Amino acid sequence: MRKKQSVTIYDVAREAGVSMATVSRVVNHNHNVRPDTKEKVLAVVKRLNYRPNDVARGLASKKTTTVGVIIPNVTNDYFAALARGIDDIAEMYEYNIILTNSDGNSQKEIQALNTLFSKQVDGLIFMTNQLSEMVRKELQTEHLPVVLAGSVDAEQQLPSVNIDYQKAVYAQVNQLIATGNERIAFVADDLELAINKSFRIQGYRDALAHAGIPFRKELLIEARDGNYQAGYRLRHRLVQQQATAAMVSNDELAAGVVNSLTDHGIQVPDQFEVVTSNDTKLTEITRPSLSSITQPLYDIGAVAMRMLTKLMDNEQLTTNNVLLSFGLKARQSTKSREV
Amino acid sequence: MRKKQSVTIYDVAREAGVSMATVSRVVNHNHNVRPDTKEKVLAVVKRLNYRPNDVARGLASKKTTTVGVIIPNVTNDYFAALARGIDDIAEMYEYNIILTNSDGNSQKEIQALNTLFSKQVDGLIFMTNQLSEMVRKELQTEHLPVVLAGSVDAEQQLPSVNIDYQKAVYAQVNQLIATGNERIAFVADDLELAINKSFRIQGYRDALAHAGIPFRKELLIEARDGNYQAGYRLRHRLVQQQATAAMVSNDELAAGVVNSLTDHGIQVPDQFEVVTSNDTKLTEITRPSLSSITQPLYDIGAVAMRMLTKLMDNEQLTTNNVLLSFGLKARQSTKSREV
DNA sequence: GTGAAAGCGCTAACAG
DNA sequence: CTGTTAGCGCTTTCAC
Repeated sequence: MRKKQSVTIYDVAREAGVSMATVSRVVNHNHNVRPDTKEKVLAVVKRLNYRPNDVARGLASKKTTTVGVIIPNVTNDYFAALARGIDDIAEMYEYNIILTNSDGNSQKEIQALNTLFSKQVDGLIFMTNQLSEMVRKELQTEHLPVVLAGSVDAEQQLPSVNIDYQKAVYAQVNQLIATGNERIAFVADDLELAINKSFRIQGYRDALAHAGIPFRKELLIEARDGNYQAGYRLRHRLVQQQATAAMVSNDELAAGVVNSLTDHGIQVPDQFEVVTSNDTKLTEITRPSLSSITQPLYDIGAVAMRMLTKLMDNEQLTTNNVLLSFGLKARQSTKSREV
Repeated sequence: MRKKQSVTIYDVAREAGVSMATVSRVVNHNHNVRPDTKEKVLAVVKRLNYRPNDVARGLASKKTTTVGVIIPNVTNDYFAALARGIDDIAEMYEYNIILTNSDGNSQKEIQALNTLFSKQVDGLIFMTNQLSEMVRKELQTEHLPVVLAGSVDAEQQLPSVNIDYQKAVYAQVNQLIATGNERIAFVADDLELAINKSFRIQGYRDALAHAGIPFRKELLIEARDGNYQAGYRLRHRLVQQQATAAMVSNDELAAGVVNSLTDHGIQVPDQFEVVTSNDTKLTEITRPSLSSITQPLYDIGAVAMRMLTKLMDNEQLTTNNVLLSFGLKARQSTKSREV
């Protein structure tokens, strides 16, 4: 066993001629220490290059100052943007983040939760496409602060930060209707996900209903996967359904749709309009660029983490389910450039 | 202080009628336990829903089974891809990852290192654009296993996983020369970074020299920043230098260059060829898509993590500085579609 | 304002 | 194969 820790609080105490308790106090910025004692200790701390051992601290205090972050995939721009917000705020409050990729697979999520519990994290930020019952149960039995970021909880039980997906899609689809589209496809990787089924599709239907356009099930298109390639493969089905526009639930998918259409001679937006949902950097990069619902990605993560710090301090949350505001940004993939 | 841990190893021992040591043994899969004793303990573990406290374990064993990962920015597709490889292998070896964003800022890197040291991580994966002397010193004084991923150490002292950037650029620039380009710009966010200065630019110069094309300093173009917008702003300088092609050191930058050129009527690749370096998903998404050096991003992270597990187990590394193989992928941003 | 002492929950010799 | 016994390095009452 390699000896990692050379200088301990005990060494500092001895060298400074005080007790461990006193060293602990100055290291923890406790007020009840006489200024000169404090300086004396600090001098020794510096001379010995003492660095407190957080593991021992954690065991004694039952706080690890680390929070678990479960993310479907860091490689996904949407979630990565949230993760950045989370980490920045965590750092601000002196927490560290243990990041775990789950692929949105509830088995892996549960697995991750358990190791995180073992690690005694002080709290949890949970990102997922779908909160499974098993996960919810796991979360409830362990009495640990949790907040969902960019992830809906149909039951609204857990604290969360999102935008109003239903209203956002409603507004966006309205735009599509305004430019004359009647056969508007709704495209998602998985239609059964709560965020789609209970929110986005509702918004989509609301917009159609509002315009008196009949809802057609055939226009709900499922890609099975959320990446660029999956989107690229959707052209046939879109054409087959004679859709003239698509509301896509994720940017990579939308990029695939646009490129596939364009590559095969279908002009976007003239012959086909497409709008997307996540406002990641991809939206600016594609050509035509993607008109999109805009959402404060970084802030969703940041606010979630801020809420978590409050929960960890046993403070009361003013709002349990925060909805940050969204917008609509018209880019080149739609006809109506003005919003 | 909320009491987090209800059932401890002591409770299990008492209930099972054995000693703590025995419980510890079965929980740690130690062989020296009689099968029936083991089952008896396991039954109690299950009944009481006992879960070992990793913090206590860490204090007693001096191993936390967590490694620190320093990343410039999770939001960067290149590093995010490595991070995914790192996390997967870490999970495979039962380690967790503490992820910290540094923005490639050495102040933040040092800050991060210190908190990671305090947390008693068992090892470190370091990703950075430039290994500063301060950081190197910090890394050396703390005698902790470290491996660099997708990050060069000019001194070749620290274990690392990369591709041969110099050869890759050499090969890629050769392609550009083969299609008749003589004024080839080299574009990077920061020309002084070791990876650019000591490797990529060398490869660039090698290729020029090999073809008897004089090197011109004016064709070394610095974007100051590595994002899409920065790339977009480069068009003027490229045109001003009468460049007919550009070897770009990062994909977002390259996407910006291509879009800016295209948006302003300069045809890519007919009037201007561009190649990029990182092989992120962006390369397929832009139109024209980006010809690029290909590199096994996920594997760079995965191999780095695998090396780290060996170091943490005090095993010897067969190679200290691993170079994974690269390739060249011709897409739409270059004339020569075949390689 | 400071010290003494008792753990936090677990691992790791060392016996037996 | 199993139990005993020290700690690991720090925080936290509780006295003084």
